[in-house]
Amino acid sequence: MIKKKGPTIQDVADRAGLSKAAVSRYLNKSIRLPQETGRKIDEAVAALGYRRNSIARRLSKGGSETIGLVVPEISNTFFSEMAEAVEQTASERGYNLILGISRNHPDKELGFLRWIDDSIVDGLLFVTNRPDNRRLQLDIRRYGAVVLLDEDIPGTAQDKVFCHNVAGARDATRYLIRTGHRRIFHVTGPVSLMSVQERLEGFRLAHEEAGLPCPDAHIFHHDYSQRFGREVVGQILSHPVLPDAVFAASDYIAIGMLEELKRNGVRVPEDMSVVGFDDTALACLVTPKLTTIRQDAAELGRIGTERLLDALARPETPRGVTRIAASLIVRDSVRDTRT
Amino acid sequence: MIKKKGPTIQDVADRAGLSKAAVSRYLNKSIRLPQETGRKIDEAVAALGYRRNSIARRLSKGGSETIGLVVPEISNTFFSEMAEAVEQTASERGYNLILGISRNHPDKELGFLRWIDDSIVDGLLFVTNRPDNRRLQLDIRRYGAVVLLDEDIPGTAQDKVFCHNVAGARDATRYLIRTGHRRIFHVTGPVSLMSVQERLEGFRLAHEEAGLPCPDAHIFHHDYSQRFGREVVGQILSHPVLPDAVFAASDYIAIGMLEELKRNGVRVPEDMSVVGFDDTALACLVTPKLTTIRQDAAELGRIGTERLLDALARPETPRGVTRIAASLIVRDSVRDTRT
DNA sequence: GGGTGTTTGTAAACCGGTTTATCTGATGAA
DNA sequence: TTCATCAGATAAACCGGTTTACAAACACCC
Repeated sequence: MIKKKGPTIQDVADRAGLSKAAVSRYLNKSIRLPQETGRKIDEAVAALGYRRNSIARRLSKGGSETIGLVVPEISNTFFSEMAEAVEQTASERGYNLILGISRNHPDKELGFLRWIDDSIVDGLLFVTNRPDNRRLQLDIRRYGAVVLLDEDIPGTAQDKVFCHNVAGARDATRYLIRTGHRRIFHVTGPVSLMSVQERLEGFRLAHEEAGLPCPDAHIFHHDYSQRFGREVVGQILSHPVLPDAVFAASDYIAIGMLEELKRNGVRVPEDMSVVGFDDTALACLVTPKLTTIRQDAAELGRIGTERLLDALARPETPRGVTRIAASLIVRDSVRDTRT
Repeated sequence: MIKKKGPTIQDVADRAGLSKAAVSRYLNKSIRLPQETGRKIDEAVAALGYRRNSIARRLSKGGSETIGLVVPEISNTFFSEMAEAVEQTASERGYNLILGISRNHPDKELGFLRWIDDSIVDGLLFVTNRPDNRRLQLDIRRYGAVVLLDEDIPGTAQDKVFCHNVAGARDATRYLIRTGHRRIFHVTGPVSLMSVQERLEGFRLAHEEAGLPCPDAHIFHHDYSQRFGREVVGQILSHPVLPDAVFAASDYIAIGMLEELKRNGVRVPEDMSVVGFDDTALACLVTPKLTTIRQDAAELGRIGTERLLDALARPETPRGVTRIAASLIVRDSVRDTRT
């Protein structure tokens, strides 16, 4: 509990009989000193237990060797898997990770952006799944060191990493069609999100290919939540004709639906097939195990971190969009009606 | 992408026709200035868009207004629920949260502890579920501002927040006995962990009360993982006499067991009852829904954060252990054999 | 011996705030 | 008038590093 006042670089310099500058430059390897001198410094550092003060270092160097990850929530396994990968990648490259949880509050999001001005972080990995009212868009454009993950903010020119939403959704829908389903509903998030639009596009594409109709009445928009999954079941069950399959645009929606369908005596997949999206750890925990589109949150995090770190190292290089795979994982929630 | 060089306090002072000192003290409310002077400063701040540099501030004040949370992993929902609560509580009290993921590596843990020396954080919330080889113990004692959550590090005198492990485990076991089970196995983590010992104690206590034997052969130690839950099923099924119930010391273990039991054609709860511990969000996702002991990760995080912030504000006050409730949540994984 | 590098090392400025000790001028009391 | 007091404001030290510009010492070559 004693107020610690660690030794400063001056103490090391004194003990080694050198100047601050020599010690600093030696420690940062920005100078090559003769063996003997280096040894004296090493000895002094060890004897005093010197560790440089990173705040002072940041102040004079202007960097923090820290990046931030901003997510709407962390208890969502999709985001926590992403966070784990980001931490791993960042720490391998000598960076710390600071975590920001925005709860989708615009003010919090803006506050996190300020971390960059504050030298709290050098750059930010940013995930938002809230429709933007342009405030975020205007603000975020000022920052070079922001990488957008998973969801776009229209009108920005940052580095971005998304998955192949269209292809993933198309494959999911094709698979349902191929296994004999003809009346497929789509349950998804708010229209304004890029991922929602793209998955919907994939869903439509697969229908067109197969020459199947795809009426708007079969599409349910709200948000990517378990709760919505539960609520939508009531709406679906009150339809005059029941679907034989549902493509949910997120595992959380799918899981909520699974729960509620079970409560209503609708068997999955016997009475209704369900496909999710994301393949979080939850997907194979539920019964039946969820057939879903795998979007590797860890890879999203890993690639995003690399992009960000590269952008920090070479701010000149142009920004771009990277897409990662979205591939079908077949489990037990779809019935093959051909057999 | 332009190198930002925000206005400094000197710029504000110049514009307001005052000195740095006046501006700094006014902005920190450590002085009361006449209306007119204050207005001039406010005006200058607004006109220049001045925002103070938090790094410079940390260097001279010695504090960071940031706390850290160190967890073994974040994709474990127990820890992510905790993190969410910590972030919430900290941000309500004006603190930032930095997240450290230790992967149970001693070196990483030690590194995070150093964040305190580095002024990266003012204090740390620390969770480790790795048996300590005394290195951590020796190191952690030097820090006043470290609060231990969920799991103890023996030999330390920090503030600590745990749940009532003994009572929780005792209640779980009592419940199994009350519902007619007589041959109960206990699957748990490494013996060296406090939570393991305490839960085991509760397990034994309930047996003694009921006059039931509790042989060591019924207790399986390894770690708190889903994988171990899967693996232990093989060992259990090869026992000459099968248990009628298993008390798993973590939901992850229980969930792993549920999976593997199902694969082996053992029905839960008809053939075997299972009780978990923690009540993470996963518990009601699996089938059957898991009967478990609720240990509120969010409350753990909340209380821990408050303790830490209090300790930072008043380092003099004595440290202590706080216990939170551990209460039985009845769901579907236990069969009432009396009915 | 003198010119030219090359090592080896240093003094001092700087990063952008906070804080302490001090100064100035006005007001009031004696 | 003179001294004490006090509000209002400031200069300068400080936090602990990094970096620039330069000096001293030594080596090498002709």
